[in-house]
Amino acid sequence: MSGFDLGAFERKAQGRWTHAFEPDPSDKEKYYLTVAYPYPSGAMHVGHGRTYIVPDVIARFWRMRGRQVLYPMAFHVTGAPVIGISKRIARNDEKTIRLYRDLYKVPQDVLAKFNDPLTIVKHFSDEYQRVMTACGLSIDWRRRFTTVDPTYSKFIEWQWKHLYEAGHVIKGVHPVRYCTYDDNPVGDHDLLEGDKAEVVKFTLVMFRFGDAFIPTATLRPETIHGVTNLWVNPAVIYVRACVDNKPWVISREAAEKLALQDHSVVVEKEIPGKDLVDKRVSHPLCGEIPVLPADFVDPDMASGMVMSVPAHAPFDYIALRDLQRQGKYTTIRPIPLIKVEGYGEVPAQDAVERAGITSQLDTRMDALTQEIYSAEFAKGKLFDRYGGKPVRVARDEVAELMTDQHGSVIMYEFDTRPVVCRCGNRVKVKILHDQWFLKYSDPAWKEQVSDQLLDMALVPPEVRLEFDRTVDWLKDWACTRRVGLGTRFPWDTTQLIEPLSDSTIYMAYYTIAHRIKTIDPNILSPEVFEYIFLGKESPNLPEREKLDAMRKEFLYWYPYDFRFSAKDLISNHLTFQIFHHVTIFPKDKLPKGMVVFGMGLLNGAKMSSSKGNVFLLEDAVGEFGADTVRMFLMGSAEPWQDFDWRNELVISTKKQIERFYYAIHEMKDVSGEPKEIDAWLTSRLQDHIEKTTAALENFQTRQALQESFFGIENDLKWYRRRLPKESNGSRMLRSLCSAWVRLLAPFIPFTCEKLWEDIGGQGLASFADWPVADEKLKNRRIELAEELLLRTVEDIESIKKLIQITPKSITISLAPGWKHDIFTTIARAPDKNLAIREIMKDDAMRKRGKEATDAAKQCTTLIHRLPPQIVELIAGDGVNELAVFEQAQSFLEKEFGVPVHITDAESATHAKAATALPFKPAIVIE
RNA sequence: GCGAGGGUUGCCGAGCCCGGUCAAAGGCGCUGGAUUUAGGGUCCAGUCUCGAAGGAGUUCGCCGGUUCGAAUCCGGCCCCUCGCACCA
Repeated sequence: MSGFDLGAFERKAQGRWTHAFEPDPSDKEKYYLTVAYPYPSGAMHVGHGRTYIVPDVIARFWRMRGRQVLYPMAFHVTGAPVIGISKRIARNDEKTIRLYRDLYKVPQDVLAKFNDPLTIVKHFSDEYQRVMTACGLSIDWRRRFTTVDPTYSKFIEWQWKHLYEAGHVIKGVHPVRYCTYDDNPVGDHDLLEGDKAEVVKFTLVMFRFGDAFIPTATLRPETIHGVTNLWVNPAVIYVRACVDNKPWVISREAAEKLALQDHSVVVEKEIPGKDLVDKRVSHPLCGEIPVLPADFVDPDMASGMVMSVPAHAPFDYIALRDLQRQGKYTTIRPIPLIKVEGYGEVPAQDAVERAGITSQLDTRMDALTQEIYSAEFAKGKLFDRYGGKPVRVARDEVAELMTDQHGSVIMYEFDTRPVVCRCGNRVKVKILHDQWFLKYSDPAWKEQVSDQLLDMALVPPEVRLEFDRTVDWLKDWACTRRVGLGTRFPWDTTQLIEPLSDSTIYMAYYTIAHRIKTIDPNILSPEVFEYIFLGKESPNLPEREKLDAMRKEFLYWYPYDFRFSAKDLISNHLTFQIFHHVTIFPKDKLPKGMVVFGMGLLNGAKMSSSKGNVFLLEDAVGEFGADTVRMFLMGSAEPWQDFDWRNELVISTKKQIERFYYAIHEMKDVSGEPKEIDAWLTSRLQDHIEKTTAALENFQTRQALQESFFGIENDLKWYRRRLPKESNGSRMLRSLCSAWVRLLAPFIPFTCEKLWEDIGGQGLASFADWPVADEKLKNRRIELAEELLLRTVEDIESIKKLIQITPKSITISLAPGWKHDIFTTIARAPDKNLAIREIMKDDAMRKRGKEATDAAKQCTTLIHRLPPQIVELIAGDGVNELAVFEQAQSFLEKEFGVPVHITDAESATHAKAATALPFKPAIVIE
C-alpha cells in the first residue's frame, strides 16, 4: 500500500488537471457560477481561501452531476488603493514596507518595483492565480482579465452608454472630504484620524453687525427665538472677509472652508476676537443681543462664531453662568422656548445640575448636549407663542424661512473633529461640481430591481430582507472619480468611472473574455457589444466569425446561476449589479441567484491584514496540504456563517483525511460474501448519498461533509463491530469505496483523485459521475432491526456500568404480543391521552388490570421518546424482535463476553421480564 | 441613531422556520481504559447533578405569556457582531 502524502497527491493531480477545467459551450446543461473578483493589492489569507473554495466545491459537485460548469476568475484593479500603496512605498513608508516585505513576503527586488501601481497588481494577481491553482480551484484561466484591459474598458463604455440612455446617469454637486494639500478628495483609507466623522449640513444664521454680518452655524435654527447673545473666542484672530460680495466676520479657518463650498471669499483684514467682545449684533427673529467672550468657541468649527441659547444648550448655559458668577452680564436670563417631557423650565440647567457638572471642560458635556438635542428633537414642542409646533417640524420651517428671507446659507462641516489626512493636513469639506451620479434613488429603477429580487434564489434566505432594505435605502451614487485607475468617463474624460460602478455586469464579460483577447480593441464599438450581448444587428460588423462565437458563448452561459460574495457587499456591489443588469439585459439574462458569505476569524479574532492578524493561504497549503485546508474551511461552518481558523483543529482535519485514505485502501480489495449487515450498510449509504446531495444543492458544505465523511465513517465503525471476528467485510465494500471517494471528491479532490486511481476508477475523479441513491437498496426493515439492536446494546452497557458487578450471563426478554397491540393502538391514536381509555374498554385488556394500564402508560412515554419514523415502522409492519436477537446472539456474546439468552417475557421467570416493551426488551444481568 | 444578524451545556457549533425524537448531533479539550503506542498514533468509554437496573432532577442570555408539553411559538429587557456610501 502506498503511503499518505498529500504533497505527492497534489503534484500528481495538478499534472492531470492541466486544461481540464476549460469548458466550451456544449450539448450539456450548463452551470455558471461567479465570485466577486479579488482586488490584488496583497497576499491571500485563509479567509480569501474560503471565498474561492466554496464555489469550487459547488462547481465540482455540479460538474460530477454532469453539468458543463464554468468557474471563471479575473482581477479588479480599478480604483485608488494601489496608487496610495505605490506612493507610500516610493517614499519608504515604514509601515507599508513592513507589511509587504514581512507579512506578504514580497522579495526585495520585486518590492523595489512597487512604486508602479500596475506592477503591484500584476505581482499579486499572478500570485493569486498560483495559490488558487495550488488550492485545486477548478477555474478556467483562459478567461482571466483585468479591469484595466483596453477591451474591458470598451465593454464598460458600452455598458455606460446604456445606463446613460436609460436616464440613470445624472450630473450634480456633492460635498466630499477634501485635502487641500493633496488637492484631492479623501477616502476612508487615506485618513489618519476621524474616519467616523460625517458631513452634516449647518444653517448659517446671519446676524447683522454694523455694515457686516456675523454668521453662526447651527443644527437647530428653531432655537433662534431663545438666543441671548453670541459667543466669540477672545484669543482667536477673526477676519473680515467679503463673501459673495457681502462683508462677513468669521474665523480664518472658516474663510478657507467657505471658499471650498461655492463661495467667493476675499479676506480684507484681521479682527482680534477680543475686539468683538461686548459689540452688539441683531437678527430679525431675536432682536439685538451682545457678543460675549467664551473659551470653548472653536475657530475650526464652522464659522467660528456661536449663537448662544443657554436655556437649551448646556455649553451656553455654563459659559453664561460662569460669567455671571464673576458679576458680569447679570441681566441676561435664559429664554426657554421648547417644552420637553422629563425636563424642567430650563432643560440645559436641569441637565447640568442633575449631572453635577461644574466646569465647561467637563468631559460629559458633549454627551449631555447630545442628550438634550435628541430629547428635544424627538419629543420637544415649541411654546405656543413661538408657533407651538413639534421641534422636528419647526426646525425645517425656520431653516427655510431664514434661507428665503434672512440671508441664511448652508455650510457643510464634520460632526466630529479633527479629521486628518494621511499627509497630516486637516481635511475640509469641499463641494464638487461636475460630479456624476447613478440615480439609484429613482423609484422606477428600484422597482425593477425589487421585482428581479423576487425571482432570485437568495442563500441564506434571511438576507432577502437585507437586500430589500438596501434597495429601499439606496440614494444616488457618485460614480466618477478624479484619481485612480479605470475607464474614462465618456461624458467627461477628465474623470474615471468609479471602481464599484465598473464591476456590475462583468459576469457577462467572462463568457467572451478569452475570445475577445484576439480582437483589436480599437474596433470594439458599442455596436459590436450590442450584437454579442443583445443580438442587435448592424451593418459592417467586423470579425463576424469571432463575434458569432462570442454570441454563442454568451447565449450558452448567461445568465449566471449563482454569484458568491461576502455579506458586506450586500449594501453596495451585490445590489448595484442587479440595478445594472435590469437596465441592460432582457429578462431571461438576469441573475438567478446569490450566496452570501460570512466572515473569517483567526483564533477567535477578526482577520485583518493591517493588524497583521492573518494566516497566508499559501503558508496554510504548504504546511497542512490543500485538501486539509479545503476540508477544514468547508467543514467548520456553513458558507454564510463566520468561521474560525484554529491550527489545532486543522491538524485534526488532516488526520481525518489520512484515516479516510487508509480506510479506502483497507476496504478496496476485500472479497468476502455479503451478509445481512451488508444490506444495512448499503441501505445507510443510500441515505448518506441523498443527504449529501441535498446539502450541496443548498450550498451547505458543512452539512454535506458531516453526512459524507462522518456519517459514513460512523456507519463503518458499527459495521466492523458487527462482523464476525475473522471477517473484514464483504466485497460490497468496494462499491462503498467508489461512492465514498466520489462523494468526497468536491471537498478533497487531490486525495480523491489519487484514491480513484487506486481503486481502478476510470478517468478523472473530478469528472466521475456523482453517486445516485438507489431506492431498491434501501431497506427500512433492516435499519429498524439494527436500531433495535444498537439501542439494546447501549442499554446493556449503561446497566452494566451502574450495577458494577461482573456479569455471568445476560437475558433478553421480549415483550408479549398484547403489549405490541397496545403500542400500535396508541401510536395510531390521534389523541394519545384518550387512547388508554379506549384500550381498557377491551375485555381481554381489562382482565389484565393494572398490568395493562401500566403498559399503556409506559408505551405512551416510549412513543413520545422515539423518533416518529421509527414509531410508525414499529406500529406498521413492525420487526420480528425474536429473529433479530437470535441472529445477533453470537454478536452479543462477543460484545459482552458472557452467554446471552433470549426469551419471550411470558416464559421468563425473572420479575424484570415484566418490564419489556415493544422495541425495548427487558434486560436481566446476573 | 438607522438597517440586518446573533446569544445553546468547558470551548467551537448543530437544533430552532414545521413545539413532544432534546440532557440536547458533531468536533475540540479533558479523564479513564485498550493497543508490540517512541509520552504526540489508533480504538473504546466517560465528561450538568443524583442513582447498585436502562431512571430521576435542573439546564439552552434575562423576565413574563401561550400550551397537557417550549432551547424551539408570542411580548418585553439586556448584551454581542456586521453594514450605513463615494471605499474595495
